[in-house]
Amino acid sequence: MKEELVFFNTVFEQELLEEIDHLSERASFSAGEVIMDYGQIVRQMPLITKGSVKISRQDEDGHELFLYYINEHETCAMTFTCCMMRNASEIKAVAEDDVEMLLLPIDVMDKWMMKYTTWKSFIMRTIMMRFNELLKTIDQIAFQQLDERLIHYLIEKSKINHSSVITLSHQTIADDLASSRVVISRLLKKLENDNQIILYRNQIKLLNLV
DNA sequence: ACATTAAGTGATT
DNA sequence: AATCACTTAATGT
Repeated sequence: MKEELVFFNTVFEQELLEEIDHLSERASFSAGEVIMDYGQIVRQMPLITKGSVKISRQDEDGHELFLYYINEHETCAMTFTCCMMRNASEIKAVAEDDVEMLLLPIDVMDKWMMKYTTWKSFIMRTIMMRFNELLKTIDQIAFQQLDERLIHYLIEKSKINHSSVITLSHQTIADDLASSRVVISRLLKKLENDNQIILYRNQIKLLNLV
Protein backbone atom coordinates (compact mmCIF):
# COMPACT_ATOMS: atom_id res chain seq x y z
CA MET A 1 0.00 0.00 0.00
CA LYS A 2 1.28 3.45 -0.88
CA GLU A 3 2.21 5.17 2.34
CA GLU A 4 0.44 8.39 1.28
CA LEU A 5 -2.81 6.51 1.64
CA VAL A 6 -2.41 5.90 5.35
CA PHE A 7 -4.41 8.98 6.25
CA PHE A 8 -7.34 7.88 4.13
CA ASN A 9 -7.57 4.61 6.03
CA THR A 10 -9.86 6.39 8.41
CA VAL A 11 -12.15 7.80 5.74
CA PHE A 12 -12.35 5.14 3.00
CA GLU A 13 -13.23 1.46 3.20
CA GLN A 14 -10.53 -1.10 2.60
CA GLU A 15 -11.71 -2.19 -0.82
CA LEU A 16 -11.75 1.39 -2.09
CA LEU A 17 -8.30 2.01 -0.65
CA GLU A 18 -6.99 -0.95 -2.58
CA GLU A 19 -8.55 0.32 -5.80
CA ILE A 20 -6.98 3.72 -5.26
CA ASP A 21 -3.70 2.05 -4.51
CA HIS A 22 -3.73 0.09 -7.74
CA LEU A 23 -5.19 2.65 -10.11
CA SER A 24 -3.55 5.89 -9.01
CA GLU A 25 -0.25 7.28 -10.05
CA ARG A 26 1.92 9.72 -8.15
CA ALA A 27 2.71 13.24 -9.25
CA SER A 28 4.67 16.00 -7.59
CA PHE A 29 5.11 19.70 -8.25
CA SER A 30 7.49 22.22 -6.75
CA ALA A 31 6.38 25.58 -5.39
CA GLY A 32 5.14 27.97 -8.06
CA GLU A 33 4.65 25.34 -10.75
CA VAL A 34 1.45 25.59 -12.78
CA ILE A 35 -0.48 22.39 -12.31
CA MET A 36 -3.51 23.22 -14.41
CA ASP A 37 -4.22 26.14 -16.72
CA TYR A 38 -7.37 27.54 -18.31
CA GLY A 39 -8.81 25.50 -21.11
CA GLN A 40 -6.71 22.47 -20.33
CA ILE A 41 -8.63 19.22 -20.47
CA VAL A 42 -8.83 17.43 -17.16
CA ARG A 43 -7.89 13.80 -17.51
CA GLN A 44 -7.27 12.78 -13.97
CA MET A 45 -8.61 13.60 -10.57
CA PRO A 46 -6.09 14.74 -7.97
CA LEU A 47 -5.95 13.61 -4.38
CA ILE A 48 -3.57 15.93 -2.56
CA THR A 49 -1.29 14.06 -0.21
CA LYS A 50 1.13 16.85 0.67
CA GLY A 51 1.17 20.66 0.38
CA SER A 52 -1.42 23.14 -0.87
CA VAL A 53 -2.62 24.27 -4.26
CA LYS A 54 -3.75 27.78 -5.06
CA ILE A 55 -6.78 28.09 -7.28
CA SER A 56 -7.54 31.26 -9.22
CA ARG A 57 -9.86 32.45 -11.93
CA GLN A 58 -9.24 34.88 -14.76
CA ASP A 59 -11.62 37.56 -16.04
CA GLU A 60 -11.94 38.86 -19.62
CA ASP A 61 -9.13 41.39 -19.25
CA GLY A 62 -6.72 38.80 -17.96
CA HIS A 63 -6.94 39.87 -14.32
CA GLU A 64 -6.51 37.00 -11.97
CA LEU A 65 -8.71 36.54 -8.97
CA PHE A 66 -7.72 34.25 -6.16
CA LEU A 67 -10.48 31.80 -5.26
CA TYR A 68 -9.30 29.31 -2.67
CA TYR A 69 -6.68 26.81 -1.60
CA ILE A 70 -6.90 23.06 -1.79
CA ASN A 71 -5.14 21.49 1.15
CA GLU A 72 -3.63 18.21 2.15
CA HIS A 73 -6.06 15.30 2.01
CA GLU A 74 -8.51 17.20 -0.13
CA THR A 75 -9.52 16.99 -3.73
CA CYS A 76 -10.73 19.54 -6.27
CA ALA A 77 -14.44 20.11 -6.63
CA MET A 78 -14.02 21.86 -9.96
CA THR A 79 -12.02 18.99 -11.38
CA PHE A 80 -14.68 16.59 -10.34
CA THR A 81 -17.44 18.46 -12.17
CA CYS A 82 -15.17 18.90 -15.18
CA CYS A 83 -14.42 15.19 -15.16
CA MET A 84 -18.05 14.20 -15.08
CA MET A 85 -18.91 16.53 -17.94
CA ARG A 86 -15.63 16.00 -19.81
CA ASN A 87 -15.11 19.75 -19.86
CA ALA A 88 -12.03 21.92 -20.04
CA SER A 89 -10.70 23.59 -16.92
CA GLU A 90 -12.26 26.90 -15.89
CA ILE A 91 -9.57 27.62 -13.38
CA LYS A 92 -5.83 27.81 -12.88
CA ALA A 93 -4.01 25.77 -10.28
CA VAL A 94 -0.56 26.68 -9.02
CA ALA A 95 1.49 24.84 -6.41
CA GLU A 96 1.67 27.04 -3.32
CA ASP A 97 4.49 24.98 -1.83
CA ASP A 98 5.91 21.60 -2.78
CA VAL A 99 2.94 19.45 -3.61
CA GLU A 100 2.46 15.72 -3.91
CA MET A 101 -0.68 14.08 -5.15
CA LEU A 102 -2.20 10.89 -6.39
CA LEU A 103 -3.91 11.00 -9.76
CA LEU A 104 -7.03 8.92 -10.20
CA PRO A 105 -8.40 7.90 -13.59
CA ILE A 106 -11.67 9.69 -14.29
CA ASP A 107 -13.44 6.73 -15.83
CA VAL A 108 -13.85 4.99 -12.49
CA MET A 109 -15.57 7.98 -10.89
CA ASP A 110 -19.07 6.94 -11.93
CA LYS A 111 -18.59 3.46 -10.58
CA TRP A 112 -17.08 4.64 -7.31
CA MET A 113 -19.89 7.08 -6.67
CA MET A 114 -22.33 4.17 -6.81
CA LYS A 115 -20.23 1.55 -5.13
CA TYR A 116 -18.58 3.36 -2.24
CA THR A 117 -20.62 5.50 0.12
CA THR A 118 -17.43 6.84 1.71
CA TRP A 119 -16.28 8.07 -1.70
CA LYS A 120 -19.62 9.69 -2.39
CA SER A 121 -19.66 11.55 0.91
CA PHE A 122 -16.04 12.56 0.44
CA ILE A 123 -16.93 14.13 -2.91
CA MET A 124 -20.11 15.70 -1.59
CA ARG A 125 -18.24 17.15 1.34
CA THR A 126 -15.56 18.79 -0.81
CA ILE A 127 -18.16 20.22 -3.18
CA MET A 128 -20.20 21.56 -0.30
CA MET A 129 -17.17 23.11 1.37
CA ARG A 130 -16.16 24.86 -1.85
CA PHE A 131 -19.67 26.00 -2.54
CA ASN A 132 -20.07 27.54 0.90
CA GLU A 133 -16.74 29.27 0.70
CA LEU A 134 -17.51 30.67 -2.73
CA LEU A 135 -20.84 31.96 -1.42
CA LYS A 136 -18.97 33.76 1.33
CA THR A 137 -16.61 35.32 -1.19
CA ILE A 138 -19.50 36.41 -3.38
CA ASP A 139 -21.13 38.10 -0.39
CA GLN A 140 -17.94 39.94 0.38
CA ILE A 141 -17.49 41.10 -3.19
CA ALA A 142 -21.13 42.06 -3.61
CA PHE A 143 -21.14 44.16 -0.47
CA GLN A 144 -17.74 45.61 -1.27
CA GLN A 145 -16.09 44.68 1.98
CA LEU A 146 -12.58 44.62 0.65
CA ASP A 147 -11.12 45.11 4.12
CA GLU A 148 -12.74 41.91 5.38
CA ARG A 149 -11.71 40.07 2.28
CA LEU A 150 -8.13 41.20 2.81
CA ILE A 151 -8.08 40.01 6.42
CA HIS A 152 -9.56 36.69 5.36
CA TYR A 153 -6.90 36.43 2.66
CA LEU A 154 -4.06 37.14 5.06
CA ILE A 155 -5.23 34.63 7.63
CA GLU A 156 -5.72 31.97 4.97
CA LYS A 157 -2.26 32.61 3.58
CA SER A 158 -0.59 32.37 6.96
CA LYS A 159 -2.41 29.13 7.74
CA ILE A 160 -1.23 27.59 4.49
CA ASN A 161 2.36 28.60 5.11
CA HIS A 162 2.25 27.68 8.77
CA SER A 163 3.71 31.04 9.66
CA SER A 164 2.50 34.39 10.96
CA VAL A 165 4.89 36.08 8.57
CA ILE A 166 3.67 36.34 4.99
CA THR A 167 6.04 37.07 2.13
CA LEU A 168 4.08 38.95 -0.50
CA SER A 169 4.19 42.35 -2.16
CA HIS A 170 1.16 44.62 -1.93
CA GLN A 171 0.91 44.35 -5.71
CA THR A 172 0.55 40.58 -5.61
CA ILE A 173 -2.20 40.82 -3.03
CA ALA A 174 -3.96 43.43 -5.13
CA ASP A 175 -3.82 41.10 -8.13
CA ASP A 176 -5.19 38.18 -6.14
CA LEU A 177 -8.08 40.25 -4.84
CA ALA A 178 -8.64 42.02 -8.17
CA SER A 179 -7.96 45.39 -6.58
CA SER A 180 -5.24 48.00 -6.95
CA ARG A 181 -1.98 48.27 -5.09
CA VAL A 182 -2.75 51.70 -3.67
CA VAL A 183 -5.97 50.51 -2.09
CA ILE A 184 -4.33 47.45 -0.57
CA SER A 185 -1.48 49.55 0.78
CA ARG A 186 -3.95 51.87 2.49
CA LEU A 187 -5.97 49.06 4.01
CA LEU A 188 -2.81 47.36 5.24
CA LYS A 189 -1.63 50.64 6.73
CA LYS A 190 -4.91 50.90 8.59
CA LEU A 191 -4.50 47.37 9.93
CA GLU A 192 -1.00 48.25 11.06
CA ASN A 193 -2.27 51.31 12.90
CA ASP A 194 -4.82 49.08 14.62
CA ASN A 195 -1.92 46.87 15.76
CA GLN A 196 -3.20 43.87 13.87
CA ILE A 197 -0.20 43.51 11.60
CA ILE A 198 3.33 44.85 11.12
CA LEU A 199 4.45 45.84 7.65
CA TYR A 200 7.87 45.27 6.15
CA ARG A 201 9.06 45.34 2.58
CA ASN A 202 7.62 42.28 0.87
CA GLN A 203 6.56 40.92 4.22
CA ILE A 204 3.64 41.18 6.56
CA LYS A 205 3.58 39.90 10.11
CA LEU A 206 0.20 38.98 11.54
CA LEU A 207 -0.30 39.73 15.21
CA ASN A 208 -3.54 38.99 17.01
CA LEU A 209 -5.25 37.92 13.82
CA VAL A 210 -4.32 34.27 14.03
C1' DA B 1 26.55 55.92 -6.31
C1' DC B 2 22.89 54.89 -9.31
C1' DA B 3 18.94 52.30 -11.10
C1' DT B 4 15.14 49.58 -9.94
C1' DT B 5 11.33 48.12 -7.40
C1' DA B 6 8.14 48.41 -3.28
C1' DA B 7 5.42 51.19 -0.51
C1' DG B 8 3.22 55.76 1.24
C1' DT B 9 0.25 59.93 0.34
C1' DG B 10 -2.87 63.70 -1.36
C1' DA B 11 -6.05 64.92 -4.65
C1' DT B 12 -9.58 63.67 -7.96
C1' DT B 13 -13.38 60.88 -9.92
C1' DA C 1 -12.82 51.94 -4.13
C1' DA C 2 -9.99 53.15 -8.15
C1' DT C 3 -6.71 56.01 -10.57
C1' DC C 4 -3.20 59.55 -11.12
C1' DA C 5 0.78 61.73 -10.04
C1' DC C 6 4.36 62.09 -7.11
C1' DT C 7 7.44 61.08 -2.94
C1' DT C 8 10.04 58.20 -0.01
C1' DA C 9 12.23 53.99 1.34
C1' DA C 10 14.55 49.59 0.49
C1' DT C 11 17.29 46.69 -2.39
C1' DG C 12 20.26 45.14 -6.14
C1' DT C 13 24.46 46.02 -9.21
